Amino acid sequence: MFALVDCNNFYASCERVFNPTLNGKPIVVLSNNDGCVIARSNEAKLLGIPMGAVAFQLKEVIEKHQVKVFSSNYTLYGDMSNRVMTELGKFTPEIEIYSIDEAFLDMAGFDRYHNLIEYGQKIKKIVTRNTGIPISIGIAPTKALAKVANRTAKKNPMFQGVCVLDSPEKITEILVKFPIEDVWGIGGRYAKMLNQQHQVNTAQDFINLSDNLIQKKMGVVGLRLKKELLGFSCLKLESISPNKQNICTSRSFGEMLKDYAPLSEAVATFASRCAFKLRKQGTCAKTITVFITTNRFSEKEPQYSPSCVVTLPTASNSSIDIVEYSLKALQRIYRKGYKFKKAGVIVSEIVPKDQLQTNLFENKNPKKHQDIMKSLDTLNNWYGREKVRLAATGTGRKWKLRQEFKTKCFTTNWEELMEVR
DNA sequence: TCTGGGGTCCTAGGACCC
DNA sequence: TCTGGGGTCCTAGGACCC
Repeated sequence: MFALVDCNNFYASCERVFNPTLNGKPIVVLSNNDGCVIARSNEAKLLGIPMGAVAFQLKEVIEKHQVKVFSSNYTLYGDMSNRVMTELGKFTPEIEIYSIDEAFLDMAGFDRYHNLIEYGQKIKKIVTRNTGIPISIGIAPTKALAKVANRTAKKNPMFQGVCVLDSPEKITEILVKFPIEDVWGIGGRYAKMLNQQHQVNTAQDFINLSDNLIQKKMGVVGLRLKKELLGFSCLKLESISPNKQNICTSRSFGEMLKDYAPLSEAVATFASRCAFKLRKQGTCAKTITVFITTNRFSEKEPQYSPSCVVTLPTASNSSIDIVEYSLKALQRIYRKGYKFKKAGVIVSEIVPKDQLQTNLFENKNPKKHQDIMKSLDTLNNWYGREKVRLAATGTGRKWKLRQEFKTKCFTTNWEELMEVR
């Protein structure tokens, strides 16, 4: 058995923990740069504010219904996520942290010693008590069914936040009413194809299709999903998260950038963040892609969205190397006369740092910057993120995000602790 | 004025090898 | 009537997730 635990309206709930007067009120959390709505409280959902709605187009609804608006505060959400995951870890021998607000729990054999509904209720009560974050739980024999159970628990108040699917009868009862587009692994394209070409409207309709047809239209992924929905577990719990194969750091800018200097500072900053992420997972990268793009929404402005791939002589995770090569790439693609809205750096061809292939034609020691990077990370760990950084990343931060409605980092910064008077 | 930022896996087809 | 048969690697594109 697997449990899927999902935090309800996670970012919105995080904001509420530190401001309980928001309970019962509609609130939304915006994406970086305050662009789109990426989280909504139930009250905001009821007002018809869709996921991904563009913030500035919602002005009327927000004013009319006194919707509270927040900028994203990932430092806060990340820390709250850690707290929730730590609590969940106490209820299972193995946990897979699936996303910032979701985790799979290994519940194998639990039904022999526990009533699963009661056990779920217990998890729910204790996590919410200890973190302030409300959660929903779905328990079932496969991951895909646990997802189904979780959604059922969340949508239907009758379940009080915990849904257990532990018999074929219960599973069928739910699947015949479960919309196909809500199934994990069925996105917009597949839902449309299944609806229109095969009259599939529910999860049950889907598992009634032949293996052959599913394999032909959706490959082995689709076939695996069918087995999972039938109760045959194909997806294991993955408690150890593998290293990333690609790492990307990109942002939209608070204001458009025309000149090379601020753009290069942004790219250098993103490059050093990629290098930091590489060091954190103990890997090096051999390839760097730099991209810049104009605002694709402003039709009157000239558009230009180039990218450039560079290969390092030897894979590296040194900020000095990654920044140097990223800036070389930027020089190749930068053109005067455009207003750039966004830039990003992607590092790929990632290898473990102790398995470096050295370069026959380069005399450089690949471990040259190892000590200085270690010192850099130690200092920043102690004094705060990016307190010590490369000069190329600049001091102006002309490109910084728009974050008009950001709350404080209540749980991670001594300077920003909550004041109680 | 204003439109997010990350990731993964699978498949088909082309080029090449012996 | 009757095409050889077995591989690998790489890339682009398409689907999906949160």
